[in-house]
Amino acid sequence: MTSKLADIAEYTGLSISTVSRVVNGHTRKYRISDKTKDLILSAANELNYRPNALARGLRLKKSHSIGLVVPDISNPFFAFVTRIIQNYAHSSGYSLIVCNTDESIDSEKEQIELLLSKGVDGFIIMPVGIESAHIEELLKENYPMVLLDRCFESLNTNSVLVDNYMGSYTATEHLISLGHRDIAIILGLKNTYTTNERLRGYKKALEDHNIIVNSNYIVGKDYRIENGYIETKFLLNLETRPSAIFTTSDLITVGALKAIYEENLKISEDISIVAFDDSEFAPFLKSPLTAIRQPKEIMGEMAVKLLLADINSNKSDLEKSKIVLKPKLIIRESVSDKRVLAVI
Amino acid sequence: MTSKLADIAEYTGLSISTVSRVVNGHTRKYRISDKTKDLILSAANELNYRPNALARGLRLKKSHSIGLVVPDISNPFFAFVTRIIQNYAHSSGYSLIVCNTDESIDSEKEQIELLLSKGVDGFIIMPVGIESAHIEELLKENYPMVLLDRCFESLNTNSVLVDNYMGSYTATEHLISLGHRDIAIILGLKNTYTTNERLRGYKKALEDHNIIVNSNYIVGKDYRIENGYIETKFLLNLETRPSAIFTTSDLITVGALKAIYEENLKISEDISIVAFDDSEFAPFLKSPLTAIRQPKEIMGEMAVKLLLADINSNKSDLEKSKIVLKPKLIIRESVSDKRVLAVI
DNA sequence: TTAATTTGCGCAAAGGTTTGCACTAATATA
DNA sequence: TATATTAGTGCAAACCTTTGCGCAAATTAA
Repeated sequence: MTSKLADIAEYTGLSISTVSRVVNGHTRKYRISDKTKDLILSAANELNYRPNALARGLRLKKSHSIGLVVPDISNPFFAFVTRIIQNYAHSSGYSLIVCNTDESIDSEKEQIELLLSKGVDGFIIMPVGIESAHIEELLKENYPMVLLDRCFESLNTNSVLVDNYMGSYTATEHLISLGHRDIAIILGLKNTYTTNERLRGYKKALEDHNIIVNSNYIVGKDYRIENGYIETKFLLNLETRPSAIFTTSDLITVGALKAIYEENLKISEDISIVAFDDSEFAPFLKSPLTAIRQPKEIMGEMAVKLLLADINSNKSDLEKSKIVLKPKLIIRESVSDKRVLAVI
Repeated sequence: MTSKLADIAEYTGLSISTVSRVVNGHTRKYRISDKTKDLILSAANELNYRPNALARGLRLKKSHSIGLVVPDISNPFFAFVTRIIQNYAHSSGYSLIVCNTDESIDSEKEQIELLLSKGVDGFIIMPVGIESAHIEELLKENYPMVLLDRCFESLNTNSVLVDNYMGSYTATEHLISLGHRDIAIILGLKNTYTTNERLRGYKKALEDHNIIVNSNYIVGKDYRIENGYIETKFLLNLETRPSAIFTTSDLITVGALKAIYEENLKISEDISIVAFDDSEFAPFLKSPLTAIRQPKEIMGEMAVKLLLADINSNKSDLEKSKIVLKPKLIIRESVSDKRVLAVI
């Protein structure tokens, strides 16, 4: 059976105050004698004392837990980042309350409200992104928070991001450099910062190489496998089929692969692919995937580091950090070199 | 700014008790007049009232959160199950505190202790499995709990499992049926229920077909990619190389693939593979993977359902449910048919 | 020996909720 | 008219901690 401070106090004949101070290691500050300290400590051990975090949190207005809100924890990218965050948070003395929004803005609002109720000391949010009022609220109340992977242009928040524009530009330019001109992009959730940036990079790369952007080639509306599948089907059945597709997430890629093989096409030979997000499986696919790799470890660690700094700062200093990480193009074999054909 | 019951009481001129009863919907039971109710509700709205879950939890001895302890949340299998659990728990009014143990038994003990401190109403644990005393403790104290994916033979707990023995037997027999006789297995964490069961299924299948088990072919010690890589390297360099490898987890499989391609071998042609755990990417691999698929959705949902039942039961009834789900063999192309060669 | 200081610890309030019990005013019953 | 019910609220304790302040005993200084 677990006991409380009062039990130890009774057992040792000392007061609750003294017991509290000892179990919290404040013996120096309050000048508790070594004798008393040892007595209490062994009693605590004997009686199997376990602090009640609820009571402590109530009194201290500090719960030592942080709220993580993530769009889809089964997405490999988010799953990995979550693990990093959990590890790092734990080793800093914080627990993680994990909330999955399934990319629903209503769910996001509700979950944040819930986390607020639970008295989390701060938030790491990978927002859905189509609405920001509730986030702004948090900001106004000075809740420690960092936005991860996605942010809002209009909001001055702590955030750690990947340079989506550059990643997208690089991927697109890679295709162009290999002779592709009919390049499609399958986007994730509409009207979000991330999607906008990725689209911007794609368009800019095309423009910089004097390729006219074809609006038929810009498709997609969310990050699920189905979206990748449907849009790829659509693209493959266009009268002028693109020679390359840029899939902007892990799961979209899976859907695209499914559609491509269903149509009995060969990757690279018949259709080229570049993916945003590099999977563990990418090197071993039928056609090893050329992909944009995001620095996941760093993203997770950085987010926690920033959040802890925010939690431990006094609220008055308004310095927010916006950290932008560089993604990296990993070249494998899913893109054909069309220049060769031209030359020969 | 968020307010508390006392603020609403002051604002409306009513007592804290009444406010509490109204915001909790106990107006019938306590016969609060509609007038009072409306007054309080609109005041609550106006003052932006948010219940303090810490205080409530303290008073009620109920936190409406459940502790999830998982070995590695970045493993696709666990990530997926976690998502299901989170969704289902949330829709039942519970939050999830997620703890990652990285397969460390010490971490597991520590995290459980932490969750106990936080006053979780119950546990869903995917235990490391090499030690059970701390779990037994929980059981003795009648904490609501369900073990997921892995259990202990010696402990009578709620648990939802996959029939590892059968999955393993099926996989092995599939290989045998296609003419393989030199079959290796790469196991996960040693001395755990899951590993023991998988090994047992493997051995039994061999024995049932009069194939002598070769201890050189039984390798592996944990679930990481590195383990898969190292052990596969080892197997491939044996003087009598196995013709097939049974990899017992997603991540082990990734490691195995890496090793195989590094040795410039072709899957199926040079070496066959069957995997435990079916990945989204499995169909699109260079050699589409024949795999044992676990019913992940059901596992997650069932675990929550069992836990909630346990939480809501009175502690005296000791009925524990042990639910064993059947895995399924998904045949693709990573196994060669050696019978054909023999016949021709 | 007396006064001043230090040592070692306890009192009690505070943090926000919930709920059994009691209390007042209004209404119904006799 | 006097009494019993009922409707509608409030009091205060309890959940478990933490911590500013204060107090007695022990020690030191004068």
